[in-house]
Amino acid sequence: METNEQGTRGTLLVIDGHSLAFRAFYALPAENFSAKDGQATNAVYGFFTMLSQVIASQKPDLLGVAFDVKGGTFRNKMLTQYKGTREAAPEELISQIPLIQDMLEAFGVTYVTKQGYEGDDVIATLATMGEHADYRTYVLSGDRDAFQLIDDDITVLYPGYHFKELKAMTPQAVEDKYHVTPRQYPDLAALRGETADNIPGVPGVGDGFAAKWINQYGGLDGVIEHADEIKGKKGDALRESIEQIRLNRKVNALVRDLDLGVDIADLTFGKVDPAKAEELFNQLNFGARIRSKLLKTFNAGDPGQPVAKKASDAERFEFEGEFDDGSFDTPESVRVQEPVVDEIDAPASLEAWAQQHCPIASGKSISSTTLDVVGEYDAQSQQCVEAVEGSWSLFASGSPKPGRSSISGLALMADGHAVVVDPHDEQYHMALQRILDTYAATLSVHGYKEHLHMLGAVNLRLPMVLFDTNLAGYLIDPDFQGGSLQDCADHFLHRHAEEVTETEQGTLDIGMDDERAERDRKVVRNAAIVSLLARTLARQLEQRCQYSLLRDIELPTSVALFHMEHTGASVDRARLDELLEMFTDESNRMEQICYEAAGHEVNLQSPKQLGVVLFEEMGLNPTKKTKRGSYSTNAKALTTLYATSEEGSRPNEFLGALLRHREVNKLRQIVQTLIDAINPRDGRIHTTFTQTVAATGRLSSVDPNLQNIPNRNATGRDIRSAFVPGEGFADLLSADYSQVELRIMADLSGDEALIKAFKSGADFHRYVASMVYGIPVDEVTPDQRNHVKAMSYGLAYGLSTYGLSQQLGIPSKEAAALRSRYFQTFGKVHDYLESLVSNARNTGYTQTMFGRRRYFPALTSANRVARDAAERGALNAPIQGTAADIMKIAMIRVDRALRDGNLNSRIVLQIHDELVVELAPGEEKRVTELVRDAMEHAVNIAVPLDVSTGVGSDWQQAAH
DNA sequence: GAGGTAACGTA
DNA sequence: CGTACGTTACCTCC
Repeated sequence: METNEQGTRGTLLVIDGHSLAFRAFYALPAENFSAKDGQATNAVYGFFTMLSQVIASQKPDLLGVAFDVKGGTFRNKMLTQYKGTREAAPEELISQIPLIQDMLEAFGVTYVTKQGYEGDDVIATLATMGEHADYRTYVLSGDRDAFQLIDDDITVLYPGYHFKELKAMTPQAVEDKYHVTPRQYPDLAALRGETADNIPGVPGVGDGFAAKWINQYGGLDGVIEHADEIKGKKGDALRESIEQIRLNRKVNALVRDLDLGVDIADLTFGKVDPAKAEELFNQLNFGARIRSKLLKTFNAGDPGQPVAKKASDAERFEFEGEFDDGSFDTPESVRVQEPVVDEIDAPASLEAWAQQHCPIASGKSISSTTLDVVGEYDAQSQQCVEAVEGSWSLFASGSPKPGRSSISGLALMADGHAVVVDPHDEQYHMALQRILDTYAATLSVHGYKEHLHMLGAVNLRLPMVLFDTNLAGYLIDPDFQGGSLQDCADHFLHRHAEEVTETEQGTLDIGMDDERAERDRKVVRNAAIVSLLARTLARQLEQRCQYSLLRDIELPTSVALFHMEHTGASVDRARLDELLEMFTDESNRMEQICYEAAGHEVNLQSPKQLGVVLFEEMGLNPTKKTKRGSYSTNAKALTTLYATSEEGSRPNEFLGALLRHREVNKLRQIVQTLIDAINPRDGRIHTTFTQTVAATGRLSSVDPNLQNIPNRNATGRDIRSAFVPGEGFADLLSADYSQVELRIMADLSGDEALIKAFKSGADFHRYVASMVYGIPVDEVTPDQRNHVKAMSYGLAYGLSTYGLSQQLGIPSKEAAALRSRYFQTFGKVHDYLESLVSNARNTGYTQTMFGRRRYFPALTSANRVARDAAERGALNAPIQGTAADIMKIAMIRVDRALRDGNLNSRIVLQIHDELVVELAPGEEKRVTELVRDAMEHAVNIAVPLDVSTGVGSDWQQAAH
């Protein structure tokens, strides 16, 4: 068997050259892509962008590209109208094919044609060659004729509406979609016909009937044989089409044994001819960006050419002394342990396997501790390396999307042994559940929350685990983006993991043993990688005394988030529809006013086109400078223009309507995404809270983002009225922290004046203003309160006096005076903020109250802009991060208290400092108190945490 | 088709 | 020349 250096089977990628070139040509406007001589280059450009992407993601060992060749094929002789309606490819495309082929040659990629045959036959032959040489073969083609090639070793990558979404067509995927085997697919195609190729099928017969007949009679021959038995119009039509069908079937059979004059060994690639590539790049007018992208991709295909270490990585190691840049050494020789894969043939043997291999938590287990009191960061409780060393791992593949999660594969690995369990085979569920209940406390996974969703799809519960490599990686380097196991293994182990290719998995088919074996091998391998990664990351966590962050904050937060995501937020569909109509109407009206004022139509959503109207046609003076070429047309710039334009003038009308259009169109868009996000199964919106994205420790919300629902002005706030309690629930409770970040600053700085301000119980900003200006509280003017409030909030962002003056519309001098007075009053706050930056400069990182770190290598950068930005980040991270830690603790407490108290109310949303709870009937009083208590006492600091709550029949009503 | 940018919503 | 996010729509690429 052919293997690569990782001990896995080699892969061959076969490309349908014409299909890719066609797609590229029609996707990209030809007028935007041309060489100096006028030669169109859009297809060349698109072809290589897409090919580059597929190579980067598939990482094939071998590559072959097939093309059609001029002149008829044997098919035309059989079927004269073959491809008759297909419009001849335009000259603009035809002329680019040789350029594509030249480029492939320059990149050292083999392309193949065969006179008298089609590209499809070449593809079929190449794929068959790959199969015989025992390569895992992928065929990239948008032509469904290729489906007949699919078997355990050959997969067709079929582009979807977006090219990027390649669907891996396996035997199972074909059966799920067409209800016939890949081998039978040409039979189905013959009956159905193929309009694109001008091949008529049986009139009135589509995929459904064709599949039904094929399954009934075993194949096309059987269908023809029993044609007399088929009743009705479709039977008549079938009988009349027999000759056509026979012909169709002959024509759509691909030739798999052509003599192509190439050997499998010729399909290696990656030896780029730099001179030839350079010449072609110049000829085609290709710019620097596409050049380097392509050179990188195609050079990477050469195993002899090591990928250069990134410059940024090199820079990170320049620092010396105490400065810790967050990087760490990993032995170059780390290897994934290849486990012994044990065969399981019954639930009892699965349980026996677990008893033999899975570790039982020791008496002094450090997992699943409850978080009763977290006030002090307990550096002593760090003992995770040993536990993780002895842990086992589990890896599930599937989709963790809340509300529509699924699971496709499952592997367990313990003690050097692995088993694969079909998660859809219900006879194993009881045994699996017992194993999870018994051994979760010693388990490592990658993505606990995601596993809760995937296992939950088949009603399996996963109790609190020992370790999560995704969360651990995030704690070690929160700036690292990329949550997949692959990314983490690359980043933390400097090696490549393997992903299980996602396909829509239905029930597993017996008789597809090899296909299943391939997928099984991947889940097993991933479980092994989790195991290795856990050991590496546990050492890092312990070194940094961060294990309690994982155990007491992040892992329990995952549980609370899982509950929230699973529950979803209930919305009033009718209300959303009503809002959508309102916003759409007004948006359209404003648009018309704009067109009239401008004298012509203009795309109001194009800053570029707006710039032309405003600054050229109307001759307005651009107020805001430009970042990159064009003049700014953002709301601030437009408002300034509006204010200075003559009332009633055309520009004035245009600007007024444009501003309103911006506002209302944005709201329309927000409402539309909410409507689109409603889950048809339960009518609720299930967001995903990402726990490992925000570098400060905050959560974020995606698909859709429910953390940016408008709240600042009345029009937008109305959208909140569409968030309502669901069926069987009475009201919504909203509970939010007041000025958490300032309170944290007061506590951490120990500033007596600020602490006193908070303890006073008076209007905080008014009180602070009175202290800053040295006047009685009741003499503070609204302006003074406002200025001081802006100053207070700006503190944690590293706001400059310039920024403050801009925000308040006051001279810089006044802003500077305010700042100086402020810091005179709250001297320790000033010192504290300074210390945050200087500590970070010394140690390389900042730390929250609970030990969450963030690294700032740019603090020592020679680039002033980068350095200043890092300083502001270092100022903000521990404050924003501590607030995030506190909210996480509060959420854990609320979620647990609700469950422990047998209450039906549940958290549905978190918006950084606010929780939204769906109140069950009769629970309002108890739950309000419970939530308030959990939030107020999440942590014990020198300043009381203040929580304000409100209850109402929708989110807007619950505001307080 | 893919990637970057401008704009704008939240805390 | 204020931190942290996510989404949409437009534009460029040659």
